[in-house]
Amino acid sequence: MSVLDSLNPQQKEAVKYFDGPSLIVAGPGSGKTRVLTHKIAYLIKERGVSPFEILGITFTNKAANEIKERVGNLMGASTRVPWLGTFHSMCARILRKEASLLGISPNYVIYDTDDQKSLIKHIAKDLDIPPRTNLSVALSSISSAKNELVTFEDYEKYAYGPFQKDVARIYREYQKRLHQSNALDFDDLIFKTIELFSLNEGLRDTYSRRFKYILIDEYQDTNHAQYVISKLLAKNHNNICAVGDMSQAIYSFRGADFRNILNFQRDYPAAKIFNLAQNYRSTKTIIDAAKNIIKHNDNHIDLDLWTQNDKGDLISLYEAEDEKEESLYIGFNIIDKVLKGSSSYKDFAVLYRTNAQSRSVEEQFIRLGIPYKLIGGIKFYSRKEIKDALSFLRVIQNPKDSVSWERIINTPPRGVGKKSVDDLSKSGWDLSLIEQKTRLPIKGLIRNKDAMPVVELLDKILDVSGYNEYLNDGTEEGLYRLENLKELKSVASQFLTLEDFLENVSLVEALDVPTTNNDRSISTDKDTVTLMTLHSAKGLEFKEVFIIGMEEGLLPHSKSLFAKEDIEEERRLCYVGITRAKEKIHLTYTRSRLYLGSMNSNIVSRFVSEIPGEYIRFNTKSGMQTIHMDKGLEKYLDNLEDSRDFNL
DNA sequence: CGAATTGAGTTTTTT
DNA sequence: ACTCAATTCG
Repeated sequence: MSVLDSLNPQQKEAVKYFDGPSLIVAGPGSGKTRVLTHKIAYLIKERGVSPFEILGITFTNKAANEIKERVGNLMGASTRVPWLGTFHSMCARILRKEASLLGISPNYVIYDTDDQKSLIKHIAKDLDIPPRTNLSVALSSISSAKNELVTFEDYEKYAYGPFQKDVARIYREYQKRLHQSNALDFDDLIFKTIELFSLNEGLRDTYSRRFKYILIDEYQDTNHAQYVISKLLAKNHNNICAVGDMSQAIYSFRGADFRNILNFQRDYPAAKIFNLAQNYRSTKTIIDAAKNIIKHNDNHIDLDLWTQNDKGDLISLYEAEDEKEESLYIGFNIIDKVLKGSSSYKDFAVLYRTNAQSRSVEEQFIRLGIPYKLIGGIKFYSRKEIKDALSFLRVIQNPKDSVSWERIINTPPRGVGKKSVDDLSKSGWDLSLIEQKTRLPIKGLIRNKDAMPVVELLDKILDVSGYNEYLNDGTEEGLYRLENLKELKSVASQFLTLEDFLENVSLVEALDVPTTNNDRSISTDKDTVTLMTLHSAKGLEFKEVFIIGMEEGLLPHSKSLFAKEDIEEERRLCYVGITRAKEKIHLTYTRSRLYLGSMNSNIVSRFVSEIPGEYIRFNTKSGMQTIHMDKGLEKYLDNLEDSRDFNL
C-alpha cells in the first residue's frame, strides 16, 4: 500500500512534488494535515529521504504533536520522526547548542510575558521614565521591533518623539538586563538565531545543508523574523513547502504578515502552486455562506472552495432580547437535540469574539446542567502558585535570573524588605548573601540539581522554602493551589532533567487544563460542549457551531472599525468560525447586551447581511416556543432545582 | 511589613 | 461588572 492511496488528485500532486519550492493553498476542511503528514511519510518511504533531513514547522506545539503521531502511524513505530515543532522551539533548540557563540550560556531561561512586564517595570523606574508612560505599549513596541529585526541601536536612530525615545532607552536597558539575567524572551529566540546565522555563515550553512526538506504550516500567520529564518534555512536546497490559506489569516495583531504568503512566488520564482479547494467537512450551505462572506474582502485570493456534500440545514439566525436570553436559547437547542438522541454534548461548540462573552453562557449552562469546557481564560502556567514554584526551579537552574529571584525572595514572607532586595540585586544575586539573608539552603540544591529527579527537587524546594506550609493554611483557596501544584508535579515527573522540564514549560502551551463545571479533571475526551474564542477554534471542527454576538462592535469588534484591513481580518475570523461546522451553523445577536458593565444596543453584524437570504432561516421567539413546548425538554426543565425564569 | 483601599483598564493569543 | 495593580494606612 502506498502513502498516496486515499488522497484526491490535487492532494496527491501536492504530496508527490518534492524537487523545488512549493506553496500549498489549503482551504478549510480540505485535508491539509493529511497532506502534510502524507508528504513527510512519502519523502521518507518512497524517496528515501532520511528523517534527519526533514524539518516541519507548525503554529502550535499541539499541531506538531498531532503531526508527529499521524506520521508515526503511517510509518510504523520503528522509524524515527523528523524535527517537528514551532519556530520558537526549533530556535530554542539551536540556541541551546550554539548560543555560546553569542555569549549566551546554554542554561539560559526563557522569559514569558509576565516576566517581561516585571522586568520592564523595574527598568522604567530605574531610568526615570515618566510615570504615565504606557509600559504595555512600550513592551509591544519592543516586541514588534524584534519581529521586524530592528535592533535597539536602529530603534534609537529612528525613534521619533518623546514616547519612542523612551522606548528606545527601555529597549537598550531591557536587552542589557536580559543578558545579565541570562534570559531570552520569545522574540529573542528567533531574533538571536538569525543573528547567530548572520554572524556565523558556516553555522547557517550547516543547518541549511542538513534540512533538505522544510515544511511550514500556517504560512499566512508567519511574521517577518520567521519569514527571514525560513529563507535562511532553505537557502541551500531550496526545498521549502509552505502550507497556508490567506483567508484564514487572523493573527496580524501579533505581528503576523499575510503578505509572506502572497509574496511566496516572488521569493521563490520556481515555486509550484497547489490548490486544495475541495472541502470534506461542511455542507454546501455552510461553504456557500462562508464564500459569500469572504468575497467581500478586497484582499482575498479566490480559492473557489467547493464540496460534494449535501446542502444540509439552513443557517439559523436568532435575535435575542439580551445576552441571558441568547445563552438560554443556545442551551435549549442543545438540550433538545441531546434529549432526542441525535447529538451528544461534544458535538457542539459555542464560539465568540471576546472571552468576556463566555460568562453568560456559562451561567445558563450551569443552571441548565449542561456540561461544558471552557478553552482559554486563565492559563494554568500563569497561576500564581505555578509561577512561584517555577521561579524556585528557575533560580536553581540559572542563579542569575533576577526576575525569578525577585518573585520568590520574599515568598512566603520571610522578612526580606525592599532594602534587602535592592542589596541582593546589586550584588548580582550573590548566593552567600542570599543564604545569609533568607536562610534558604539554595547552594546545596543548585549543586545537586541533576542528582535527583525533577519532582524530588521541586518537593524539596517547596518544603525548605516554607511554600507548602504557606499554602496549607486551611483555606479552600490554599487547598486548590496545592492541588494545582500536584498537577505541576505530575507534569514534572515526565522529564528527566530540570533543563528539559523548564524549556517545555516555557514553550509548550498549558497541557489541556480546561475548567469544567463538573469536575477539575484534565481528561479531554469528556462529553461536553466546547466554549472558546473564534481564534482558538482555528483548525478544529464540530458537528454544530453557535457563533454568538453577531453584532457590529463585537464581530467586527469596535476596535477594528476604523481601518479597512482590520475589518477584513474580522471577516476572516468570521469565515474561520463558520467553516468549523460540519452540519449546522447557528448565528445569534441581541437587541441589547450588558457588556463590560454598560448596556449596548448593537445592530446586527454586517457579516450576517453578507450571507444571501436564501441560506438563512430567521428564528424568532415563537420558534423557541416550539422547542419549549416539547414534552422532553419541559420535563427536563421541571426536574432542575432552579427552574425559575426559564420563560422566554 | 502586610492589609486595605482606591483607581485604571479592560480584542483576539501562542510562543 | 470586575479584575488587577498601585498606593496608602495601621
